[in-house]
Amino acid sequence: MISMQENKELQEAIDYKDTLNLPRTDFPMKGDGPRREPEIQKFWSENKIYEKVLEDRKKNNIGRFLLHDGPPYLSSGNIHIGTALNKILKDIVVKYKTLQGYYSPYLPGFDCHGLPIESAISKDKKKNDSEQLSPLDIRKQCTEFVMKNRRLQEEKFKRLGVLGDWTGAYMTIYPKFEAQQLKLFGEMVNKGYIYRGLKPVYWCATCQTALAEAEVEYVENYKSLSVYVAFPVSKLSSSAKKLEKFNDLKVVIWTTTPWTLPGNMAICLHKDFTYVVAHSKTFGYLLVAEKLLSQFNNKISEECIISEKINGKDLEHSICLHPLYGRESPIILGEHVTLDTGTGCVHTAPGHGLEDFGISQKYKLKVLSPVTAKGILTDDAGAELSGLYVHKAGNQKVIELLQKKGALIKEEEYFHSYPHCWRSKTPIIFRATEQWFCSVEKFREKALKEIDNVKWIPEIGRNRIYSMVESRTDWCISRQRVWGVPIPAFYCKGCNKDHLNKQIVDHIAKLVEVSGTDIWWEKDTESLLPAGYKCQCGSTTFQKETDIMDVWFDSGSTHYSVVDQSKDLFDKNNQGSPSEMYLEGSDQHRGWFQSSLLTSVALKGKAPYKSVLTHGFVLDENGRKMSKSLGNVVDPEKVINEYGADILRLWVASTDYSSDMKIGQTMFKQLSEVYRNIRNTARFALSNLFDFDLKKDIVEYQDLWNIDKYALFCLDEKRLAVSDAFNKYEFYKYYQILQNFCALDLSGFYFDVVKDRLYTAGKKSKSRRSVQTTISQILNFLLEVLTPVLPHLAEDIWRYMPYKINSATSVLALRWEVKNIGKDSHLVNFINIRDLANKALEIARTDKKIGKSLEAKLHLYFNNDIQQYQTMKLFNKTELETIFIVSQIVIHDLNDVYKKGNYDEYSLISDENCTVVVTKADGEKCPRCWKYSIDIGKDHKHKTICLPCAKAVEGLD
RNA sequence: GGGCGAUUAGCUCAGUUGGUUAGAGCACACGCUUGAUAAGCGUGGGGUCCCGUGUUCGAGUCACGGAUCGCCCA
Repeated sequence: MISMQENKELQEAIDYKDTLNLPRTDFPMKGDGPRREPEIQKFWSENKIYEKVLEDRKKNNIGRFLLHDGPPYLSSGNIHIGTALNKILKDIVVKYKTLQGYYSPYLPGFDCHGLPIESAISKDKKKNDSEQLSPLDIRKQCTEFVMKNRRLQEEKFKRLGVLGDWTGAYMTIYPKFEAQQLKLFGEMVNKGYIYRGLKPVYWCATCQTALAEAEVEYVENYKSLSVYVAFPVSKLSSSAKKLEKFNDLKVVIWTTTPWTLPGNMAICLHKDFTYVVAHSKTFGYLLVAEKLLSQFNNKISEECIISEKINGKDLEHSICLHPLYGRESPIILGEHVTLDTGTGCVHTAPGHGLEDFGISQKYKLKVLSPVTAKGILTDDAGAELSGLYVHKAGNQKVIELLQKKGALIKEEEYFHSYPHCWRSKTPIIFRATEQWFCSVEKFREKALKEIDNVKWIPEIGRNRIYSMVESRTDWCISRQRVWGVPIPAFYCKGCNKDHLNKQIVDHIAKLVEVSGTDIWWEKDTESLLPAGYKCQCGSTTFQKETDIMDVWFDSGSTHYSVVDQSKDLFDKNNQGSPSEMYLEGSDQHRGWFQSSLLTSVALKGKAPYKSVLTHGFVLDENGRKMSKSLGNVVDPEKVINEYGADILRLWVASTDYSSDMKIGQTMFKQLSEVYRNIRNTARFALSNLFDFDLKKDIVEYQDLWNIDKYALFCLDEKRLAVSDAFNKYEFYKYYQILQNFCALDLSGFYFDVVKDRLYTAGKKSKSRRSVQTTISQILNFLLEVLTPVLPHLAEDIWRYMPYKINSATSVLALRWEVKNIGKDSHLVNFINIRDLANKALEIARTDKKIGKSLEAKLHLYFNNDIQQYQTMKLFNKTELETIFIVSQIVIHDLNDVYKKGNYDEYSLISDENCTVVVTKADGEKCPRCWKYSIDIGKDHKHKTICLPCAKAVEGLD
């Protein structure tokens, strides 16, 4: 039973609760991204927010910032987490630059040609029917495949919150694009950068076609015939003169493909290996690597005697003679020589192997490949070998001839894994064919110089691409495929001369611009040529090239075929490329960054980008590569369905992309917590501004409470730090700052301290408006910094704003403004005193002396830190009480020293500077503000509440 | 096999030119609050700074070697 009196008091407390200014908002605590984000995105697209903001920035900007989109590959309709990361990073940059006031359009693109797509189609076909598809059939199916994937990918990118000109997005199969690509190619032809040369490829003699790496299967335990062959030395280099004493010295090579010996052009040694001259009773003086000699002895069942040693590098430029033809075969040096098997002297046939080809370019060796498309040796291999199939009779005959010449040291069967054609299942051969190359040599120096004019983020990217460009050989742009842009060359049927020149290319480009590249396969050769075109030999009949361009040439041309052509969109000053930024994964140092650089330097003499930002790869939670077989693949779609796009975007911002990044459930749970804290911090701000009018209620800086000035001072620091992080693209720093700001500065301190003032002070009182003024600044800041990374959250907040900052319909139209908030630098950090006080209060709480800190009174003694004492003195008493959230506080004079027993203390704690004593708060608990006070009942009208509350209720404070 | 990079708390990150006892937030544990309430506050536990050797009075930091992971290449 409660008494009448108690009942009356209870009723009064309830009545007084109605006089409080408790927070009000409909802004939901939960983001519910999976459900609500699509709705926000619909709002953006229906109201053409991207277009409108861009239009505004076009008229009124602080400069252009063009982030040119590298086109993702359309081999699938799904997107990887890595692609999602890439798009989100781009979107963060574009949104940030736009907020700053840059004209920053984003035109997405899609990469459509290339082998993986063509393979996907052929594989699919292979299952259904075995009939050969015509090039046009394949191209038609590829087109459908690509268009479907584009639609799917586009939807997924949009769902990430990525805004841009999706309807205008470029595709590398658009006739307009292909035509421009061809024009760029034509310019390179015109400058003499494109030439025809030989290069070895995987070749299937059964299908009579070149194979890509992906079309090759390795068969284990394939039986080859391996041979040890002696090459007589005819001339020693000057550094190898000490070997002159050995008559009849021979270098011994080992190979598992005897049929490639007719193509031998050199013998490759390793510069760091030691070689020995070993004497064999049967074969005389032989040169082999020291570490392989015992193995070699076993093979020939003999103990050769070491007569001399020499370093590999000293043998460079010595000359051997080919045992079959007697032609010169020089000794060269290469890093690919190993000591696993053989002799450490590697038979080098540039026409029959990629490694051999690479090293032969360095030594400018001739490429010889005397093998037909059917795998038959030609006359160039000599009369005795001509007409033989390489894998069978060819091999046998070569061995037989070597035997005859006395060059065969040993022959044996050798089992190893050997590449086979995935379709015919027959062993492949390496065969050099005529292909088109871009001579990087001719503009390498310029390209290297340009690399140093680009800002690489992180800086290490510069070294990566520099060393690649520095050491790269000429760019083979031919592909023996049909899904791509044709190389528009012709061959005279009369004299077999090749025709590739600007006139032809420009002509084809015009045709392609109207009809697309299908026209190359649709029309007969003569109708593709300019009218009246003739060969010098007088012939007018030609054959058209069947090779297409390397797909890297497609995307590598976008600086010209997209950026330069879209002057209306990209640049009102007609400056076209270079773009301000390219942003891709670090694998693109070899890919897009390089192909773009090469074509741009070739065409324009300058890099296509001013800055290049690269990010690492996404790994699973344990730092492992994601793979289907490990079952550790993180699907961005699933993440979005479970957590929403903002969480994924927050992950992107939270992690340091300069190296590899980890992702997994632990992180998503953590990110959700951080998101929740940020969201609720914003919610607190919104809910306490429900009656705040930015125009009428704002309090001048000099009239703010000290603690509010302090909050603005912190805010200013955060603003600087966040800008710095964004400008350096260090988003993980932004994330740390944001998180600390929301959790520590706001939630943990300022909002906590300011709560009682907001709720209990008079509704229109200066003290409450002072907080609201400060919180509105904080909320504006949050809106600005949240927008690039968490646009859905920012838009959500924008909708629930109790006042309008401007008339914009979307938060995305905001501009970051340079704020001019006054600073009170004399407000030094007093947080450590508060920490000490909290510890003291916690002791009292653990001892069950207090619950709420308002039940306590604090006594502060300063021993020797005068500065802290003076800081405390800057605040008035009421303000100090709110800062420590206690009912009373006493700052003792500097010469006062606490003596135990001075009060009936609950707890006590000291550090070297300060002693905090906690005692029971004086007076009674005010039922309205819950603060303890000795002046309850002193107001004649409101007898049950404290004086400040009485004033507040009457609106007199 | 070669080139480049990464490695600090369960997770994400700080850690100045080498200089006290390596710091934050989140997570975790315990407590408080019930006027931010499917929220909020406080306190606390938690580290072989990947390993080893060296330089130095002193190393998370510098040098060398190695491990694991990743990217590119062969």
